[in-house]
Amino acid sequence: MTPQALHQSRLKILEAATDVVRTKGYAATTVDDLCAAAGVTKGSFFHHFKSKEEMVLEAVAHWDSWTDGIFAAAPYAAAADPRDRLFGYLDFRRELLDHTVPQFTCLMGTLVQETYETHPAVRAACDSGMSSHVAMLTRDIEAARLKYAPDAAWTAESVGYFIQAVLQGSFIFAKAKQDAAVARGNLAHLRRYLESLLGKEPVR
Amino acid sequence: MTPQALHQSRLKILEAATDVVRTKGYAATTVDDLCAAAGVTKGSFFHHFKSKEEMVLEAVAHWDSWTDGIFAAAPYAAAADPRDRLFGYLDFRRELLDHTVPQFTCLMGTLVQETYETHPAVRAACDSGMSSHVAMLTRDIEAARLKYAPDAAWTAESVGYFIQAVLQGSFIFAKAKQDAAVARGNLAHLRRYLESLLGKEPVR
DNA sequence: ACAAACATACCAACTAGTCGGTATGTTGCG
DNA sequence: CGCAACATACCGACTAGTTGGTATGTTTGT
Repeated sequence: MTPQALHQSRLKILEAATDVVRTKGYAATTVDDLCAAAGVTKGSFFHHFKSKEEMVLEAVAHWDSWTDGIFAAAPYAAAADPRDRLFGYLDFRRELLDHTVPQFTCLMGTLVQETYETHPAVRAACDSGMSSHVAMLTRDIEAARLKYAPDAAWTAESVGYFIQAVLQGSFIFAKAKQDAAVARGNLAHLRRYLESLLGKEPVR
Repeated sequence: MTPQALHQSRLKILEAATDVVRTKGYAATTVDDLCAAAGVTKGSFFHHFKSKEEMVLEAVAHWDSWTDGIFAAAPYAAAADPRDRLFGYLDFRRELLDHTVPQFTCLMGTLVQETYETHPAVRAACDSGMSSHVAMLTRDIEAARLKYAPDAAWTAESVGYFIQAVLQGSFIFAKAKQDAAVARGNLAHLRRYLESLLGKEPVR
């Protein structure tokens, strides 16, 4: 919250949380787990955060700005054509699948599954984080739609959600199979579909 | 395991588990929660199951055969044409979205997200359950492919996984938004894609 | 000095699993 | 039939360990 950078310990806890929660889930992650992973003591943890839940809310916010930065800084984001940016996004997500499962899966997708009924604030934070990622995608999709398929029957936003659903579902299979092969296949299908929606040549 | 029906208490516990785990997740579900929901005592619980984990493994098996039965008995399954069966499946899944979120979401998708690194046996059970559901779909897709798109570049199995990923991802958004609208939109996109893969007329 | 940051010991609540015991059949046998 | 022997299902108090969170300091930078 302070204008300058986040405090070191605070930051280490938030980063530890993104790792540990993505591997064990929220309920199974103990505060002691987080302290051990972050290399801080429990006193420090509760000095910086009122509770485990408040911490995870901040972890979601931190995750949001972290991933925003990653996608904004990725090479594809500089492409001039919105359709190129969209397919560049898919390629970029495919490359991410070369990392380990806990590294490429989504903190919010994991969190919301087990908290949506029991932790309303966490659910809301995940909803808004995922929706704003979709909104970022939607801007490119809408620009591409106007350029390549202006008469399309679908909305850009619904395509943005579809893309994210394919990714989230792919993460579930990657976890179940401990392997990203299915996810890669899903991205190939998704690309083929988006190519069918946004014809190769601009409409004039 | 006995040839005759499962014991009453046993069955009530397994059914309670599918409800409670889909609502709260595995780690946050206590044995006492399950006993209360099933209307049995803790003594009875541990009489029938060695541990919470062994119980959830049986709950997954029970879920598998229960859902198998639902899809096998659904009207669409009787259609003569495999492509009709496939699209009937999508319609059927869309209808399921009229129920509440905990009712239409998938036990295995929920479970595997939080147990894939910590409970290998649960992960394996979810993998095999989800894969066998995909295999069921794959049979119809392959038959439809041979009939309507014999020269297709894609495999039936990869399409089966794609369908399931869209569904699983849609469940995540339904949880995040407490609303199935996004899931419906995703099913519409999925249908459009499958229609593009399996042209309307048989190839001869 | 003073406050923020950190450390340690601790606690009350909770959790999975245990254990001694009861109730209700079921089976075998004279 | 009558009765013992055994099996299954069930009960709920109890335990050993864990959990989120607190209380009470100590260190560190300014």
